[in-house]
Amino acid sequence: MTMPELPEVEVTRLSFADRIAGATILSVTMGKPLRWALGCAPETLLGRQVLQVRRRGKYLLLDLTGGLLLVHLGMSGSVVFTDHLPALGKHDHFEMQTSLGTLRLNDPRRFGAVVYASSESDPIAQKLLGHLGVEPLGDDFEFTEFHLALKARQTAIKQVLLGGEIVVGVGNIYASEALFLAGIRPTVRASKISKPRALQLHMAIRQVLAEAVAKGGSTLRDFSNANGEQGHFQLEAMVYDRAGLPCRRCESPIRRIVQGQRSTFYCANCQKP
DNA sequence: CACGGATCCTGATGGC
DNA sequence: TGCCATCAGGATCCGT
Repeated sequence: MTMPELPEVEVTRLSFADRIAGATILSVTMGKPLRWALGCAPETLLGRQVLQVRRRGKYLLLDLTGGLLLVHLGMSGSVVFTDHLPALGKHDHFEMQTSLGTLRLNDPRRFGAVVYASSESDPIAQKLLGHLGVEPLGDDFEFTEFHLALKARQTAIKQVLLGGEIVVGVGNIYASEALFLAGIRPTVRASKISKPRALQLHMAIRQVLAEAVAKGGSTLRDFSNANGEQGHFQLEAMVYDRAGLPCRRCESPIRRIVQGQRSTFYCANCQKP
């Protein structure tokens, strides 16, 4: 299964944004219900143009004439945009034929969603996007502000990163990876992190995400972009999914713990409490 | 009100 | 075509 985090979503966006820009929507087909309803009659979309594709956190935003589509890949979703597609499969739950190709969302677990909003100020868009933290790869991700925000949180730093209210896009894989790079134990209370260590973390988050984007996204098993090309971050994970294996830096066994019902991986020697 | 837990879904995996 | 329990997880919702 794929676990799309920010890099996977960005890689997906880059793989079709230029090709779909300017396309006119010709038909819309829905499969089984996704996490949220589309929020409009499919016919509402016909005849509209796809102006551009942006990304906010883990959402793809397809700007249309007179509205936008928010596309989320959940944890098992993938998007393809191409001319020649086989008949709809059992896990294809959204398809949009356009004048420039067909966009299709395949999502076995249906945690993903395609939601229509009339604008970004539309209540549904506000509900999904309004609370999101800053973009980690943008200029808004400033260290001073980051450190200040950490100071206010009493939860374990891993949980705070996953929460997405301070900085978006850091999911379960990259949270473990970034904390390893920063040498910080995932269980440390965010408020207890010193300024120098917060700076390490700030840099680590940017580094690990930028590197994953550059390399085409991570692949646990089957992530591929909208052209069907696979990523290869998995070959380079320092701690994620390496429980019991020797740390790549010091050879101590990597530990696995559960935080918020999710696996966390860390090196007890390299990452200090 | 900040925090922690439950919840949605289905395929892969492993034990027997 | 063996069966069954467990696990994976993004993000919202809800209870404390």
